[in-house]
Amino acid sequence: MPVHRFWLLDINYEVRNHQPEIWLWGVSEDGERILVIDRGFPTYFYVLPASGEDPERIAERIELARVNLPLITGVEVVDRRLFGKPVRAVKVYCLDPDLVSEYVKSILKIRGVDSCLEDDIRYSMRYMIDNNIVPCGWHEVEADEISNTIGAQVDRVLLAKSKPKYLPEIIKMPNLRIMGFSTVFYSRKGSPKPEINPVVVISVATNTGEEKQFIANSSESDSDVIEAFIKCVREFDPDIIVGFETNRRDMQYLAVRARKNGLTLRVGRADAEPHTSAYGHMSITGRAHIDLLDYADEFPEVKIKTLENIADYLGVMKIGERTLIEDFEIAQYWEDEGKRPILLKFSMENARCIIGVMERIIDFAVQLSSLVGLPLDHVGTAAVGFRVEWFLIRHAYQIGELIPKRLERPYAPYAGAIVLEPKPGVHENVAVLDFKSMYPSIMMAFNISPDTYIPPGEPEPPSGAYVAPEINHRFRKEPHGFYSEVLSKLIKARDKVREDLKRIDPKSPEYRLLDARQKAIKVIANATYGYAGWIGARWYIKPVAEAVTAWGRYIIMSAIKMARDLGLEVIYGDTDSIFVRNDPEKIESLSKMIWEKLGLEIKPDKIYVRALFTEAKKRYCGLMPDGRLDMVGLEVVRGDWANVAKNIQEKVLEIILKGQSVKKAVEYVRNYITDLRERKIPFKDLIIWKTLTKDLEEYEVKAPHVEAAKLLQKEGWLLNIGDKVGFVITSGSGKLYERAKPYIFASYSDIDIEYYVTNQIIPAALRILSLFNVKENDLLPPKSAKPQTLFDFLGKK
DNA sequence: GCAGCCCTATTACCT
DNA sequence: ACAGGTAATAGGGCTGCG
Repeated sequence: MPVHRFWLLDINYEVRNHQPEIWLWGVSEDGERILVIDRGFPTYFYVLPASGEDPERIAERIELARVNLPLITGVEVVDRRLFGKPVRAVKVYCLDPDLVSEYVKSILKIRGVDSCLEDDIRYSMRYMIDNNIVPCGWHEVEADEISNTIGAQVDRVLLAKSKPKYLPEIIKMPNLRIMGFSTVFYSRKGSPKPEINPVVVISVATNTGEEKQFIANSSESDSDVIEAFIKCVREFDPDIIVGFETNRRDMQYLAVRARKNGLTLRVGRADAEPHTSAYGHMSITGRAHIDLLDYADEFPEVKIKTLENIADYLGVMKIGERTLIEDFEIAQYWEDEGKRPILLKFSMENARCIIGVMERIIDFAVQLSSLVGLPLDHVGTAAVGFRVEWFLIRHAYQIGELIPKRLERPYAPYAGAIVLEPKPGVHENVAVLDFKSMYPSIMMAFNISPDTYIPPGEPEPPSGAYVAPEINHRFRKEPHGFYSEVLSKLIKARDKVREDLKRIDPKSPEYRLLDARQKAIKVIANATYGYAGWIGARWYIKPVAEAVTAWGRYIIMSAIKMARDLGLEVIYGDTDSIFVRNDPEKIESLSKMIWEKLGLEIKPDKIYVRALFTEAKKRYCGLMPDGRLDMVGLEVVRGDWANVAKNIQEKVLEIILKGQSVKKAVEYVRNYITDLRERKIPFKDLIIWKTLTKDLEEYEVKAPHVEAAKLLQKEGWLLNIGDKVGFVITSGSGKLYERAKPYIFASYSDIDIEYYVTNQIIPAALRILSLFNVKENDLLPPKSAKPQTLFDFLGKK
């Protein structure tokens, strides 16, 4: 029997005449694209007997019910665990995975049945979990080639004769063909609507350096563009198809446009259009469709998540070297034959950026996919909680733990971490001591887990219990809990990868992959506490989250006391960090003492040459040895302040912390205000960006960004939850929300400059300078220097 | 009618 | 649609004031 080795790119299943087949889309070692079909996998779910009911009797009743449920193929009683407690369950095998929910409904009516479990696990996920098949991993399968009757776009179709076997030791990636694309939709005014507005440009770039552009002949017909694009995809036959905002926008848009033109957007390897899949992802059978926007959250420094900003941040293409056209300008560039080439250039650059950003993300995406077990095209779209959960589910299967149902629960807040009151002012030589992965360490050290929790009234086991401070939740010391096991597995894996990294050439592809792997592991380990406190978690038990933070508070308070007892001055602290005057010897003793008494690691994370603390918590700035400023929480790092405020604050911090001159800082602010009043500051620096967090009608109060959004909507712009609204404050009378205008509708002469002076620049500067007794009046340039225009005057009245 | 106060809604940050 | 703790602004209601 021939053995085939392949890397798993995508998975789906098909059901014909109630017979399911798993389709595994892969790339073989020698670069062939293959489809492995596996017909031999049963679907199943569990039935839990009501308390006091005999599972054998339940199994018999289900057997009897098979007359009416002909697709049930078998019933067996099995031993499993649920939240660590042994349970005997009835495992019911069923032929057609698409009929499971129907069958569950019938079985729930059988006497003595309490509930069903794992009927909510998709067949393709079930297949991977039970057979330890790993997306983006190499596998070996015994299989025979069969004829490609389904017309799949692959080199070979194989019928599996064995279950594929995962080969964890192979970490290299096959050479994948990646295609990036970027679209231009044309609408004369407002957001383009797929029902009426055509796609006029599609630009394509590939990781092999090919570039293509399809341009509509007229604004009326886009069938040629779409047809050419489909042909292009089929010819290049990408493994990964990637774009920006494609889940929400392009895929559906193109599918609708295709239909309008009597076409089908047949871009998959099987005969189908893109279709909506889990987590709002648009799936393309046989390929991995990746929307780079899904990875934007990995870069919190990028406040406005546009392709150009992300490409700029990652060094793919600097903003300054780019052709940039904003959405509201597209129509005029398309309409004007003279300007159209600029639009085409812009679109092509977008496609290049997409490929460039993809190349910087792919390693992480691949590692995350193989770590948590979600297919490459799904893992980016899945929220953090679901990524953690799929990792847990794989582990649960291995230890015979049943997967609990996702329940609707009311929000139940609990106490979190401690934040110290900072000592305001400038401090020299400050060390920041951090606990190493505090919450995961706590969960492991005190065995905190849903399955080790001892509810009040239950006796303590002979092996003893850990009791959380303040709240007194108890957790049995033995055996190891679910979370504890998962976390130590993760941490051991990460330590091993980091050990391997030391022996590898940092420039090799292998190094990049392993580095991405250790990052993926870190992300999942660090998110586990948050998952445990999430009411949507399958493995949620409130005391678990509550106990973790309680121990966290106890530990940091103990550490602070020890530091003080050692004579270390504690300047500030937040959750798992303490800021002390840098005294390496004492810090060393403290670190030792904490390890001995608390069993946790703490070490200096960074040293500030000088640091400035405001009166407020979570807002400070440190000067690092290399001269850079570490600005935390202040306006300068916030996305919802105008650049004028952020620029000023950064400059003030620099002058204060490096130059140590309050006078120079004050002078700088005054000059800046003068420049602004003379309109020497770019218009763009006056835009304030705020996110819409709900539908416009849902807002209870009038707010500037909401009113600006309504103006945009009135002009035909579609706004979604999560969109950022860029607005400016214009002069006139009334509330701010009456004077906020979308920046695309305003010009410099509309601007209320004094708003920016009083409500942006002055507060941002005073946040720092008030520590040195500087007052608002000190920052305002002398009245004579202010050229009052008639307009300003009228605006004030 | 409005200044001053306080509370709430809203957003974005920190760890 | 991973957690709680926190700062900050703008809006809005209320009080008191010739």
